[in-house]
Formats: sequence, C-alpha cells, structure tokens
Amino acid sequence: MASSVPVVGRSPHIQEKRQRRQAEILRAAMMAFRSRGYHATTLEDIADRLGVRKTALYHYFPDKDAILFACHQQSLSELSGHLAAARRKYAGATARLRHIILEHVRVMTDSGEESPLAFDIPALSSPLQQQVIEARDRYERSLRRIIAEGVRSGEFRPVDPKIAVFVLLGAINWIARWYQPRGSVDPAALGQQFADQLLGGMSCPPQP
Amino acid sequence: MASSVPVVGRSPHIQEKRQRRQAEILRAAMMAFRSRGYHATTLEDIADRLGVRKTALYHYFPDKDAILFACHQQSLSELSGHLAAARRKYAGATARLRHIILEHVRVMTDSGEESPLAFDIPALSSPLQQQVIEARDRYERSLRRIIAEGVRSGEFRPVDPKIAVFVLLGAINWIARWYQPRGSVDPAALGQQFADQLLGGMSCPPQP
DNA sequence: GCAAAATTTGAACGGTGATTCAAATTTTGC
DNA sequence: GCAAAATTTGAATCACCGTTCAAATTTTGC
Repeated sequence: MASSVPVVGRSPHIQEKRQRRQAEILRAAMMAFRSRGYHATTLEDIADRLGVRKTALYHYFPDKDAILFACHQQSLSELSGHLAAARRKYAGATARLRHIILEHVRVMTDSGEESPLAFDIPALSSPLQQQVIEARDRYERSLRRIIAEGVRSGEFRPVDPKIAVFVLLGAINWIARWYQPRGSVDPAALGQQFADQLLGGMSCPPQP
Repeated sequence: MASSVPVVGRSPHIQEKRQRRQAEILRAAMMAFRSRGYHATTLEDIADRLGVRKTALYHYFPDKDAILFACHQQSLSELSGHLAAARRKYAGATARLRHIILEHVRVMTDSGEESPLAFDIPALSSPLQQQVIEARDRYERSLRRIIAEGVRSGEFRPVDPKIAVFVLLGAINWIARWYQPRGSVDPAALGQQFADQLLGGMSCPPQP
C-alpha cells in the first residue's frame, strides 16, 4: 500500500526548498523522457541525473506516473504561455502563428532544457491521461481558431484548420526525434524555415 | 543459451505456410507497436492478436528485437517502393513529392494495416539499429535530392532540403499519433491537404 | 495409418524495475 | 546544542516480461 507523501513543511524556506527539488526532478525527468521515452526511462535514470537514489524521488512524487503527469502539465502550461503572448503582442493570424511556431521550435531545440513533451500521453494512467488530453485539446482548439480566423481574413487560403494544426504540430514535435543540439542545423535558421514553410503552406494556392 | 530457430522446412508448402505466419506476426506486431510503442508492447500483446501463446512467436523469430527489426525493414522497403514508383511515373520534383506524400499518408491512415513504423529506432539493439538507421538515411537523402532538384529547377524556392525533409516527415509521421480510423477526418482529403500544405510551403515566397 | 516434422502449449526461470520500508544522515528552528 | 523534521539510503519485496524448455498437439508427406 503506497504511503502518502509527507505533509509539506510549514516554514516557507522548507517549502521553497521542496519546490526547487520538485522542479529539478521534473527537469531531469523531462530530459530523460525526451531522450528515451517514458517506458524506457527508469526511475534510476532520473535519479542518476540528480545524484541521488531512486527511492528519494518518492519523497516528492507518489509514483512514476505522477512525474510524467507533472511534466505534461508543465509543457502545456508553457505552450499556453506562448499562445497568450501571441495574442497580446500580435494582431493578425499570420503574425500570431509565426510567433507560436518560432517559440515552439525554440523550446524544442533548446539544449537539454525543460521543453514540451511531445509523446507518451498514452503512457499516463487513465484519470491523469484525461486531464492532459483536455489541456492538449484546448491548446489545439486555440490554434485552430487562429487558423480559422486567418482563413476568414484572407491571410490563409481555405484549409481545414483541424488538419492544418496536425501538420503544424507534427512537423514541430518531430524535432524531438531528430534534432541534435550539437548537430549541423542552426536553431535560429531552423525556426525561420519551419515558420516560412508551415505558414507558406497555408497561404499559397495548391500546386497542380 | 538461446536455441537457434529451426531450419526451414524443405517442402514449398511448409515454407509458404511459415512465411504467411511470419507476415501475420509482423502485421500484429506493427499494429501493437504503433498503438503502444515498442517498450509498452509485450509479446503477449502480439500473441493475443494471433490467438496463440507468446512462446509460439519464438518459433518464427529469435527474439523481440528481431520482430521490431523486421517491422522496420518492411516499413522502409514499402517507403522505398513509393520512391521508386515516384521516379518511374513522374518527371518533376513537385509531382514526385506529391505522389510520395499521398502514398505515405495513405499507409499511415490505412485502418490497422501494416504501415510504416515511425518511432522506436532507438529501441533496437545496436547492430540492428545501425542497419535501420542507414536505410532510413538513404530514404531521407533521396527525399532531399528531390527537393534540391526542385530548388534548382525553380519549382521550389531556396529551402534547406535537410530541414524541409524533417518538416515533411514530421508532419506525416505524426499522423500515427492522432489519426483514428473511425474519426471525422476523411483519409483522401487528409492526403490532399497534407500534400497541398507541404508542397505549398516550399513553393511560395515567405510571408512577412 | 503412421512416423517425422512443424507448431503450440504450460511451466518455469532469471532479470528488471516500480515501490515499500526501516534506518541513517542531514537540515532546520528554537 | 539538540530534538524534530526533512531527506536520503540500502535492502528487500513483488509483479511483470522476455526467454527457455520439455511435452503435447497438429500437420505433413509417404
């Protein structure tokens, strides 16, 4: 029977210390999950990156599933932040999407930093999976709305926003599969070309 | 010590029967790997789809790793077939790429049929992994050459073919992550829009 | 019809990895 | 300085899964 996680310490100092540790665990987990996938990553893999034994992780998270869930929450929170920033800073659909694409590509190419998970929602247990799916769906619907607005305003030709979002997210999330931080591809150029290609794909009339 | 796989029967009938069984195993494995990923799929999962016990699989493949390898070989062989057909049937870069995109999307959306694996090359053991990586790299280089030819001929604007291939493959391979055979998306329309967007993204001048 | 070959089975083994637990160590707060 | 709280540790448990094996069953070929 799993023991409950200890009650958080009362003093602010202890609480902050605890939150820092949880953030460290999530950063290590994110990197490990991105590198090898959830199932192929062991708790020992994560603990090694922190210089502790795997049993220490249970002091901060009830189980492995909860670590994955927290990683997803963090990723989706970050992506939603990009969305909000795009709305604040830009008016047109093209400009907003360009910002979102550039930001998303940037975090996918940051070297070893916490960055959005792109896989393994199915690895989550049912109740947690449902929450992450809902948050992901909200993000996708927001992207669809931007694209639909672009179609209405004439910035984009009449594409199906649902399919268009899948094209966009697929291209970007796939970066986790092939991008090497020390590889030959310049991250800034990558972002630019991704944005040009993905936006161009919605702007131009179809080729014969 | 692992026993070797029995020597293949002499009679053609037995050989054909064996090959059919191996194809069935690969089809079941492909579906299971696509659905849950290599690590989360058990041999029992695969065997259940065939109505046998998992130990029966060892009669046809030496181990789980070999099944994954054979799945990859099959996928890459199919993709190479698309490539060869594109060369035979079409002259221009755009037409060839359109064919390849449409075919790749088609197999990604076929309902439960064998279709190219898009993940888990890292799950393979080292010697097998190397072979699959080489085959995948050949496929990618072929795509890059088509794109480079399109840039030279003026069909495409000056994109980096390496990045362009990643955009393309990312968008298409991601289909395995979200596409539901009985979902609301029409497969033919999907292929068309993918082709229009991905080709359009290389043909048009960049948006401001 | 029957021996041989092919195929499948149930049981078992060994290793892995998530998780628990009691003890040890470190940090905190007074 | 010290008790309490927080954190980490090493050992152990348990369940699972890949794999092996001998036996049983089915199919083949004559």
